[in-house]
Amino acid sequence: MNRSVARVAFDSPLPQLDRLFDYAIPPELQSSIRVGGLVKVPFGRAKKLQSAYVIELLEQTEFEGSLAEVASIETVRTILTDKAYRLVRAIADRQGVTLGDVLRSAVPPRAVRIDKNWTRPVLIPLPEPFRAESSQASSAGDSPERQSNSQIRVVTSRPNLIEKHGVFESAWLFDLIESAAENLANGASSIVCVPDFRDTQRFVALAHALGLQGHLNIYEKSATPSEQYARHLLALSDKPQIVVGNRSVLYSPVTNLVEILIWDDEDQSHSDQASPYLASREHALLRQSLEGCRLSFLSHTVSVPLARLIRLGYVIDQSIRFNPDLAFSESQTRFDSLSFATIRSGLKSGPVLVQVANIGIAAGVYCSSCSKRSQCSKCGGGLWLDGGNRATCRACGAFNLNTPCQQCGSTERAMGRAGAQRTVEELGKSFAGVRVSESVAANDQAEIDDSPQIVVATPGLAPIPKHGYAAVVSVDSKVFLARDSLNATEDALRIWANAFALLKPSGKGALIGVPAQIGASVATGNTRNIIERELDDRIQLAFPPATRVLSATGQRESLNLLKTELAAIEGLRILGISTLPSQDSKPAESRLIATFGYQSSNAVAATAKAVQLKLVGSVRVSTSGRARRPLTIKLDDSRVL
DNA sequence: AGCACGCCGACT
DNA sequence: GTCGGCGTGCTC
Repeated sequence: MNRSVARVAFDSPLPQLDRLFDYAIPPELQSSIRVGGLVKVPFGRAKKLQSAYVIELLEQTEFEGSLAEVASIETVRTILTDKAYRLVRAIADRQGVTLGDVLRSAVPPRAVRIDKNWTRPVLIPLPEPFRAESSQASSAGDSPERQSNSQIRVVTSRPNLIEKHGVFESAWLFDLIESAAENLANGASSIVCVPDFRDTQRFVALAHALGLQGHLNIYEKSATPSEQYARHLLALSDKPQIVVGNRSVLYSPVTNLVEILIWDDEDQSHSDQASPYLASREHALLRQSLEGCRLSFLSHTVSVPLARLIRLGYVIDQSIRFNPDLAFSESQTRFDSLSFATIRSGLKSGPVLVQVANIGIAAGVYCSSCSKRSQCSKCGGGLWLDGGNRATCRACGAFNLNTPCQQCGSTERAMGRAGAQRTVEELGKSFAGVRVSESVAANDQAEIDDSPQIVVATPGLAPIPKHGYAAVVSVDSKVFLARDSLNATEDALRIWANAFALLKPSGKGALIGVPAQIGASVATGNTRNIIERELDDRIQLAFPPATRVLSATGQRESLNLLKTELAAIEGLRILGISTLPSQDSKPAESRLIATFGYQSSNAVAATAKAVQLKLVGSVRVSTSGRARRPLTIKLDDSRVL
């Protein structure tokens, strides 16, 4: 067979280039060209040659004109496997973005030195407790459903730090690593996807403690370009491995992948803030449907989107009650008798965690004379007091050191609810002689010892004592429940569970200031009914995850075109077009928001791309003539509702 | 993107 | 008459 035509794709974000192009392969290159490799080709009127991925080799082209020739071969290595290409294509089609947009995240740029010097990785034996013949069914992997037809499951991990193999760690980390190790014992690879780098570090540390470090492929955001390319090649090798990292690991082209494990799917860090705006959960579901591997969602509470998929029968429910030892109070006082009693008794045996909602000194600033919430002089956003006692705008970050009250002109201010730093000061007074420290983003404590002390932390940033906390007290419950987002309740349950999971097995938790119904559900490990009610509400309102969301930002006329095109799609509901506050000297922009059913996904994504294509070149930077994207269309942006 | 083509105003 | 501004369109 004479494969003399190469069909290639370009790594370009431009909608007009999201097509495949055919090139003739000169005879001398025909024996070495490979699908999945990179070639250099002439393109358009550009003087420089362009890199392109070889997607397919053909005998002849359907292209009417005459073909240009492949100029050279950049690498014969298959760096974009057929599976990976199909996944990238599917993601682009689902999210209404271009292949190039997704390709950039999926394949790192070729690092020449790594590419040339790459050697096959050495296979090393598993440490004794994890070998196939002696491996016990793990806690997360011993259920019969594991062998059944459905390959997607939701597992809730037990609370507390526990001891296994002589190591203390969170139960969920053992669940993840044991599943992955069991797969290694069977000669297969897994992807472990966690929200952020701190989780990755804990997973890696545990792997070291268990002697599994030689089987890891770590995806860290801080990796240099050549490290990124090296881990890409390692994933492509036939070595059984555990690929671990944040949401970007889901692109890893792992050979012999049998299972994807996702920790805490509803954590905000699982949502992509850039194109293609795909959250880990949906990414993994899409990849699972293409590869047919197992997919396991682990968490302490079941997310609303997964509850929906369980209801639909698409996902197997292996969740259990999350039931640490805890009490609650309905108190309006931030530190009530329950919180003091829990802290005091905890301090008898070890460290105590106090979970708060905000960093800094005060969550809000108010006028002393008229009580109006102080506003930013630049943008009108609400002010708060940061760690340096500076009035700072929540919206734009500007300091407002002496801004008078908008209502009465007074410059006297009063503080609102205490942030982490003032909480530290307050607790220091109440518990004289006890060490009180703060752990928030800017002041991240990596490790603390097991001695009695109080740690004040915002969600997800608490340091982890070797044996766990003797007590965990979550104050500010009402703030978490009242957050201005669709999933405030769901998030609150998740945030609390993740904090109480840091208890040592004998530790006690307290949830302060919750409505009785929610408090009782949390204390009895019965939060699932709240999640189911949330799901009912979202279905009723036709909000995510019952529907998907489209948001588009751009100029009115572009939005009107989009609106017209979208109108034809059945089940799509336009929630409105609003004018955004104009920034600097840019022309005013507007935003359109719409919801649509999952069955309309293809139509909506295709329309989004078609409109982008139609508008190509319509908006250019007046001075340089450079084209700007006339519309920014996001499907499933988590922040718009 | 990157580059050329082409259709209008002010210039040796 | 034509030089060059940038709006338009195409790339196997």
